[in-house]
Amino acid sequence: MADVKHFDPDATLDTVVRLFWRQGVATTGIQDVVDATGLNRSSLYATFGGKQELYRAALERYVDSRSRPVLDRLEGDGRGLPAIAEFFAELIETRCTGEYAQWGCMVSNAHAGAENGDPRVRALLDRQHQRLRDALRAALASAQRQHQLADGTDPDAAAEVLALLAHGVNLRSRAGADAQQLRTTLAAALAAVTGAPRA
Amino acid sequence: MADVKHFDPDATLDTVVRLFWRQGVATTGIQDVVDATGLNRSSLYATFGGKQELYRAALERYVDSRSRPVLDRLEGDGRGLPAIAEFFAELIETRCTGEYAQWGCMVSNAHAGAENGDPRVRALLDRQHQRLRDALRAALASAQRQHQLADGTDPDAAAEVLALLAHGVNLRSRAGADAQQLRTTLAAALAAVTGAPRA
DNA sequence: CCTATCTTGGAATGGCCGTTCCAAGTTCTC
DNA sequence: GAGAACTTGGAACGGCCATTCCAAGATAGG
Repeated sequence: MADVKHFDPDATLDTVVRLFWRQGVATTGIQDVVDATGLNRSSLYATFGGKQELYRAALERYVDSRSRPVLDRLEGDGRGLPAIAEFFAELIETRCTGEYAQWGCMVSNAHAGAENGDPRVRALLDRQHQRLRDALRAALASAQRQHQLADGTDPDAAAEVLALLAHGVNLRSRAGADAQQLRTTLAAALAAVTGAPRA
Repeated sequence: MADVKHFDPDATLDTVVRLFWRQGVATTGIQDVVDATGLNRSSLYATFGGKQELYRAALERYVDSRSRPVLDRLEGDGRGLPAIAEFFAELIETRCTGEYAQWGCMVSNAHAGAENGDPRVRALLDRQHQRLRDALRAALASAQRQHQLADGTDPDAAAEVLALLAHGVNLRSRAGADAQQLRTTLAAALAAVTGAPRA
């Protein structure tokens, strides 16, 4: 019939992502969403449901468009250490520029905040958490198969360490190291846990 | 005169700490504080000021009573690696039990959340962030002075890696590793970055 | 063109927010 | 024990919260 919206839901969701990303769910009002998107309350509720559902949709979109692709690429890359190095390089690059530098990672923020209360949100966060570990495990298994790890290095243990480090990079902290220091720091860490030859 | 309160402000603040710790500042109402402490609004406002000041006082108390002592001990411990190992052991022990296991670290939560908006809160967080790095740097410098580091290991770089790892441990994440796995993970990481002999 | 169906604008809803105010109660000084 | 200084209880405040409702507008089928 006449189910033609006067706006693009996808573009709107992108705007909403940025809003929740920056401010979290608790400190963002529907009025903020209305102002940012230029939409009417009715259209918002008719299209997305309530505030919590809107947040969930935004978080899902963030993950699908920004977090998961990087992990999928890591997991599918069979080169071993070069893949891991590239992953961390890209991680640092993105995390130190643009919105990430100011707002941190939306997933990490959500994990630390109250958005956590919603079980469906928590499930989404846990899933993403697990994806990171799986991708690193797979990459380190590849590395071992290609004899890139020092003898006696446990790839799974190394993956856990790297997962912890990746989470550290995701943290929003103004006093944090700049990109260059982060690069050398992580390069050192990567070399250490994989058993690269020492100077 | 007659400035005798009918309650213990310190005990009250402890209750408030737990409240803000668990829920963050945005999702905690003054009514929640009233209910949890049993106090009246008037007494709260007369004693602590508004909500934001109450949160700041609670965060400060959390840092002073829970975070800083551990770091001070690390910084003052001249033993080098044993001090660092003990620090991480204690970190894991506390982070995997009690309120920490469910609520994460209040400082990390604050860093990720909107409490961040208040410049005075952010200053407090940054100070604590810096304390961790300083303490680790001092401990690793001690380690190097006592020739506990492998040749070619840069103590400052190692400190940065360990700081990143410590932050990772602080994260609140249900899907995270259990205490035992965290212990072996961090033991491996510590050995790797300090250059312990390999298996 | 008429009508059924959906979207849109914008006001209205009840409830909770942080904060304030004031009368009543309590404690100390003189 | 009179009175000043302060705390306490509890109601009251305006404002913003998420959500709902309904009339007006737009779009399609027949």
